[in-house]
Amino acid sequence: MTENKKDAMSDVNERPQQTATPLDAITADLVAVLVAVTDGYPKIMTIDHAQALPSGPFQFAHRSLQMGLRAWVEAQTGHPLGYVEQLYTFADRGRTGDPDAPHRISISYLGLTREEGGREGTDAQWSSWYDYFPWEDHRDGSPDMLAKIIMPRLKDWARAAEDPALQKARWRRAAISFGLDGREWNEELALQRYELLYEVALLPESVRDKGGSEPTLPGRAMVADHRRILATGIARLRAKIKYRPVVFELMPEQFTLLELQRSVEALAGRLVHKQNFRRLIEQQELVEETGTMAPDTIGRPAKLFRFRKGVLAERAVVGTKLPLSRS
Amino acid sequence: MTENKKDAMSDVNERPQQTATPLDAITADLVAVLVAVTDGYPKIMTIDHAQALPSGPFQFAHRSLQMGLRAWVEAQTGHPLGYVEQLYTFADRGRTGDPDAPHRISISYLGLTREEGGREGTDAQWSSWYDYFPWEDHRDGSPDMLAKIIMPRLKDWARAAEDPALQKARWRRAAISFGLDGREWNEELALQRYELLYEVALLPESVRDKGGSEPTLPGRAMVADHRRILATGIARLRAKIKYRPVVFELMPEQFTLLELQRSVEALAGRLVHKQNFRRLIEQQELVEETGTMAPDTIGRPAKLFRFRKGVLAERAVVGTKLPLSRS
DNA sequence: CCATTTATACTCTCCGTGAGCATAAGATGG
DNA sequence: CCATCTTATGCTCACGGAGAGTATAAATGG
Repeated sequence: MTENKKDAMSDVNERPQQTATPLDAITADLVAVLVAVTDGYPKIMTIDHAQALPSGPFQFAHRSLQMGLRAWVEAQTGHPLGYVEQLYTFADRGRTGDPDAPHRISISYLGLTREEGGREGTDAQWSSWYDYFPWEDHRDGSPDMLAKIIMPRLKDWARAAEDPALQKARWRRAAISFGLDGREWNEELALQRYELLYEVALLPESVRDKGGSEPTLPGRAMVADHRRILATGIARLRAKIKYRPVVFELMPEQFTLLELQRSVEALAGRLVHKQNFRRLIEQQELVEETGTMAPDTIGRPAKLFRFRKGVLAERAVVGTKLPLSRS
Repeated sequence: MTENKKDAMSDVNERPQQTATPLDAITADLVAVLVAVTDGYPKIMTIDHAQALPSGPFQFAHRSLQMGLRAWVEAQTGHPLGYVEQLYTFADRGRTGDPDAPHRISISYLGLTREEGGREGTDAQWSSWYDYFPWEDHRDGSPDMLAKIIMPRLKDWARAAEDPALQKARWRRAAISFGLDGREWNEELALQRYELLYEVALLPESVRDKGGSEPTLPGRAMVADHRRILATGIARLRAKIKYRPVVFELMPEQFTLLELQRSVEALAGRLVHKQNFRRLIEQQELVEETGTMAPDTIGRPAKLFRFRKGVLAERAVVGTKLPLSRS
């Protein structure tokens, strides 16, 4: 076996262009979408006046990608990194604001924690992710800007195509992404929506990267392609909370079922049927009562819960389900 | 806005260690898990005597990661790359067979195509993925090796832990991954199973990377961490066929429903309830009749189908469902 | 005592899904 | 022509999950 492998390895090296030349050396940035939920809002950790995600180059000293990421996040924000999962690796040129940039890839991760006491001296801060994606919060109904600004401009864009078939395809795509034309809003399509808006040049980034000067949408932009990475994280997390018990990582030690529900709603950007939510949580045996009641409540006091120990072990396999209501 | 961004950018550069030094330059390999289904088997494209996946370094000339990948795959195998999606980015040292290796990351992709006429002169060939993962094919029932070899050795491993709690946790993990102790086999856990076997040192790779000399399992190994990447691809594809219509990419222009079913079964490594399968396929309007019948059939002749045009456009959003039977 | 707010318990209905039965439409061999 | 084999196709049934609504309990502040 060992011989075979050696064989194969040397074969590989014999392939003329297979070996990387110094020219092909690149730098890889590690980027973190670090999420917490506080006061009913999904927050992300930002640096540089809330315009960038924690990030830094993957260095020789780092033993692994994750270790490197942890090092950077802790250095820049003082916040420890808990649960982490890889998101995506980006490398398209032209998304950095500089079209002639050399190869630089971004390996992005999603991290989940609890917001803790801020650190002084750093420029790190938590910001609601809806500051960057105001059209993504549907908890109080569809945001006005959707119908008033986004939809008309998408319509213009669709109509601007010459080919009628292309017009149709464009509108179709817009309608699916944004739940127009009577279609349902799908909170998991956050990335598709962002990409569409970028293409249609409704975002400051579009203008930065590709020129043009159309008025852009409300919603904060970020450095390089960080807002795209954030959108990727949001989409991933919204999908994941539905089939894997990851909300845990975002909750305090003890919590009421309503608090848990509010966290889920904050992430999903839409409301949940309360009774069904509780039914699901209970029948999946994800939580157990602590025996105490929540203090300082209005209305009937709520039991406090904690997550069952076993759940963490099963995380890789067990599913969670969430009753996202339609209305 | 532009000013703000400049601000932020220079801020970033002022952070002392933020800038990458030449030392931090790395090389990135692009690796493809290129899948086709032929003769009832899921095949992957391999090179180097079926011991490596098509791959090569991301070079300065490549305009994007995907373009680079396409270039390498076509150069090495002569086979064009169709549908492609990113899998994962690996970078752990110690998985390459050389513990002192410098930083080298692998950005892996899953590609789907149809097997076409082989090219001469290359070392490229299609191999069934079950050559590498014989324990993953459950179409004729659970493979013998599972009960006869894997299960006892996992039991030994669990018992080898000192702490009784750890023993339990180990066995639990093994049982979940492999569907032991009356649990159900879950075909999507291909990666977890591979990782477990690697940890337990039942694979040639384990021995290569970490020493030891226990007898290893049947099943072909690969160069570096390519078998792990393959496992990642299998797991991803098995999960994806259930909620997204990607089987298309693997089918010929026209096909019978049974052929479609056989392809799905080949990928999933388990059987499907025929009538329910057809019901699902039809009610989702993924296919349409061509009007012709399949030639050269045994038994009652089957209608030929093709995929509906629209489906490709909707691929990003529409779901597919598959009735994987339990028995 | 009443209005308000939240917690909880049930119920009802619809539909997706697993599973099995039955029948149709060809081929083949006696 | 019939029996049999093989695959295609149609239909029914039962169970369980999920969405949605109703009703009741337990606290607080006027």
